[in-house]
Amino acid sequence: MSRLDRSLISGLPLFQGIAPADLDAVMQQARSLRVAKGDAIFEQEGDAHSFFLLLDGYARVVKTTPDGQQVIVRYISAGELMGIAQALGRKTYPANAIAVVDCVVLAWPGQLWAEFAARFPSFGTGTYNTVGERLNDAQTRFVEMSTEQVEQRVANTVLRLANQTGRKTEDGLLIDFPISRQDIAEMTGTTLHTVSRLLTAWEERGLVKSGRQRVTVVEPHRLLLLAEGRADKT
Amino acid sequence: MSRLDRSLISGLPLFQGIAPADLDAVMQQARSLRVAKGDAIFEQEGDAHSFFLLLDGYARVVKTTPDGQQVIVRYISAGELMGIAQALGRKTYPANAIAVVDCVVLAWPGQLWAEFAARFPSFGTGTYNTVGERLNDAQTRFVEMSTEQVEQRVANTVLRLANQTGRKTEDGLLIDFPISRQDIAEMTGTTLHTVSRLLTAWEERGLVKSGRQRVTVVEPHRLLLLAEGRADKT
DNA sequence: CGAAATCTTTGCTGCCCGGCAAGTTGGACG
DNA sequence: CGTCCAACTTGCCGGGCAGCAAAGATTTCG
Repeated sequence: MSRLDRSLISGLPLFQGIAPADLDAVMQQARSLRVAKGDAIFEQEGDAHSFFLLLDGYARVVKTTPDGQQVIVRYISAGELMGIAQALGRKTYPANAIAVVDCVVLAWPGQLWAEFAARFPSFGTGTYNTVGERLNDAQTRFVEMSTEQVEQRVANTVLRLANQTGRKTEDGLLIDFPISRQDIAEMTGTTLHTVSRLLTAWEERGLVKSGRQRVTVVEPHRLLLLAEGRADKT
Repeated sequence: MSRLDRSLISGLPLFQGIAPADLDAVMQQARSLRVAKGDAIFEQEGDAHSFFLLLDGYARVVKTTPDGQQVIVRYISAGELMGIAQALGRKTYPANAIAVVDCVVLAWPGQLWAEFAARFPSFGTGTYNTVGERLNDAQTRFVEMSTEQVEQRVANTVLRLANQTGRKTEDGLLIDFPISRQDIAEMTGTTLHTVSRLLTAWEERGLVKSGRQRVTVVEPHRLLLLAEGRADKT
């Protein structure tokens, strides 16, 4: 356990302005977990015993409906908190969290959340800012679902992923983790067939390049025009 | 201003366990507003100078898209906080809030929120529980939009409204404020035409009674079956 | 009390996109 | 290096629901 050094978290905005000694105390109470690609970090309806910080990798937050359909609520990148049910007075996790690649995660017992928030005000406000962004994000996507056609929604989603996690390559912005047509479909409320058709159409027009579990945005600007519904039929 | 008595808020869960003297102090810093039906309480993108408590009436939270389409994010009932941008570190309101009937609202300057939360822990946690519910709600509706057909979504929405604000009448549960077909359409991502067709179909089957800006749920149980997608073609 | 404004109903047309089916490709793994 | 499987592509069909149009019902207001 002594391997958990404060340098793992000292660079994160969430922990800015906290004294090194306090950071050490925080780290001493953390467990570190390796989660293999495809495994769950926490589970929907499960007792919210802990909250988590994703140190490395990417995770996917998924809701499953009673009849077994899956909806991807969001992707989590390294440095973000997840499973913060306690901060919102919840007793259970609202969704599943799945490692998209091999991940490293820190976990703290749930009751520590209130203690951290009280001792380190910036930690509390930082968390709530994150919650605010997620609420905003959820509502934005609800508005999109209500008002936009499938092509615009998929374009918006691909652009968001590329901007959040994109890695510069010679072709353009590559989404940094494996993502299938099915995954994109589950984020946008459509089917993998339709996503596949859209991506090939876009590829023919030079907007993106894509392959097996891989999407690269080549022309963000023109894709954005599409996302905004101003169809240029080039 | 001395008319603002603490009894206006002393019954609310949010203010439980706060000493009467403190409640008086809280009330002294509040402004009370009457808002006429149809008028705005705060506006999307507007500077978030205040946060609000709806004392009486109902309000509708609406997002407007760049091209002018409207989406109803939620309805607020008496006793609920609204416009709590400060609690989430936002500088502007994320949506419009419109009085659905004549309303009475208390307003406090935004910077007081942090002060209240610090002085009255139950106020802080109460707010965040509300935020948690709203986040959960937003995600639930996103999942519904992704996975359900229009009829199920409308059924779910009508049931939610009836359960949250329903008033018992001899016919059944009456939604307590004026709500048009257009409003329901803007909550469910469909058109007023489709909502109208659904309501007439349901009325023929005895599930609801409805009229101009009025909806009564007659048979919640059978409507729930519909909402869950188990079509009984009675 | 009459007329305008708003809300609602209903028919018709058409098309977006989901569902199905079948074939192809690319990686993983022994 | 060959086999297997998951991921992807593509054509076809049809239904759910939006869009348009027009008439009917209810409320409001001069």
